[in-house]
Amino acid sequence: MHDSDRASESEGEGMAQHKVRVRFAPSPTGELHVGGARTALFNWLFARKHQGVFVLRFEDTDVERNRPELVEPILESLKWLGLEWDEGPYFQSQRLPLYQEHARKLLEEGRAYPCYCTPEELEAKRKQALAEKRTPQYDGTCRHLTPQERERLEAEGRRPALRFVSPKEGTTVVEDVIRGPVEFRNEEIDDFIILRSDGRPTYNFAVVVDDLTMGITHVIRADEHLKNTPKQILIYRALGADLPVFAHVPMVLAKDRTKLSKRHGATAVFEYRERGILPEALVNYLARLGWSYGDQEIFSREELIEKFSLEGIHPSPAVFDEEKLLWLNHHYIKTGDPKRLGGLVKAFAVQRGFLGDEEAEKIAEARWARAVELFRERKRTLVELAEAAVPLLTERVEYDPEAVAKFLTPEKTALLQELGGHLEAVPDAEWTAERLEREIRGWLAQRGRELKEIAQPCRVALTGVTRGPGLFETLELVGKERALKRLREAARLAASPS
RNA sequence: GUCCCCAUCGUCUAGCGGCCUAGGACUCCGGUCUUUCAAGCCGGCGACAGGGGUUCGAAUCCCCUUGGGGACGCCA
Repeated sequence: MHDSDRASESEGEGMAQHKVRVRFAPSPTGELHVGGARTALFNWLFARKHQGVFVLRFEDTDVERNRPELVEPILESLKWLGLEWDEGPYFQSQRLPLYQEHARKLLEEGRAYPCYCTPEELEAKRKQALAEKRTPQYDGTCRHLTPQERERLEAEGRRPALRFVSPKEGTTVVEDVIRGPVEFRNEEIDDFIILRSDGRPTYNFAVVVDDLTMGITHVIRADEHLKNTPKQILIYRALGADLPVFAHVPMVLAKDRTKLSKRHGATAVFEYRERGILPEALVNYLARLGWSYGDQEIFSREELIEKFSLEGIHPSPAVFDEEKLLWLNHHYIKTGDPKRLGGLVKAFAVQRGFLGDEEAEKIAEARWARAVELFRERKRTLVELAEAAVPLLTERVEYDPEAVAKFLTPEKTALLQELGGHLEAVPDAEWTAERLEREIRGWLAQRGRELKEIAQPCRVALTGVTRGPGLFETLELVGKERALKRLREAARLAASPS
């Protein structure tokens, strides 16, 4: 009598079975957070791997909590991550007749019945049960009403909700690809509501009707739905339908090992975008969170598609680690195309107010790209990159007082002055790191001095700080005119401590 | 309270009975390189939750305990 239907046949590869169809079904009640993004990613990867279809569906039957204005941001988050959907987005709110039709069928077949209990009555019973440390379950008050009793209740003006008739004996087994068989006793499943009194479906019912009518073959979703699955299986059976394959992916937890929420700081995909995280880094990180392929850490999108499998997903929950995300982000910053990154850095510089829009546009694309090349090994986010690049690309330098005090001594600034005078002779066109290195090393040799004597003073004069890229590269990027000016003015800077 | 899931370094993980005195990655700490800071390279610290079985042999299989998480709505 148990369920072994066909769920365990799972991912039969090679077999010319039905085309894989998966879905991501967020509810527009908040921004797309990293946990949801990972679920979407797994679905997307699975679809791409099997040349299947990735469906997007919004579960928006909860009119009170729904925020239609959040739909667009969720779509944008998915696009930013590169998770393009093939079908949809569908909206449950626009499919009400479909659910009602299926509900009517269940009602006619005696698999569902009207319930006249009010939400208030039910809430009171639930509270009482909890207070008495009993399991809150529907007590079946309306299960066996006579037609006369129903009439009387209708006459009172009560609008019934529809409850599913769930079996009181036996068990229902969820064959989960990630966890294996999970058994539930049917007595733990009460007669749950499938249609609210206003005709809107509840989650468990809408999901089944949708997954069924949309031809979903693999339900890949968050772990928190595992407990709902037996209910859904009962509905599938009542509707005479085959089961999809179920895969419940473990949750993403915060550092304190509880469910990720706003109080844990950044959780939304957008927040990471704003911090200067690259989408490929977040995708790589999320994929590797709870999924693995041997010892490999770095995956291109193509590799992920090639190597992804549901069997590779770990059953245990995983803690989101920002440090590792940053490490991956750094990796992609170090290896990405400087031109593309330069464009992004420019956008961040403007967005964060490091410089004005027009000012940013005046700076050549090649210089933004060059700035990326100089700083990419020392900055982990695009925002940090933008912040660091500005002093070399614009007039905006902030001098660190400590650095000035330490390195711009009268003796050093005199040297810098002299050096500036010497570099005057270098033609604009030859103002390159290579030429400058030759020039400066030669100049130092003549004076019997070493590079380390002027490197830091020079760096501080040029950029305001003690840390940064190589001196010659820095000089080059700052440009002749601006560099000489800063060398000249170093003395004055030191004199006026402000 | 009931039910469900989970359990290898701080974190992500490899491991699917012998290859394990447990491997990799992030973090941290040394060293190296060096014009600074990084990056790179080299090295180090660091785990099979506990107890019973099964087996010639258990991180791997079973049971119990403990711990953690989640779910118990006319929310999704």
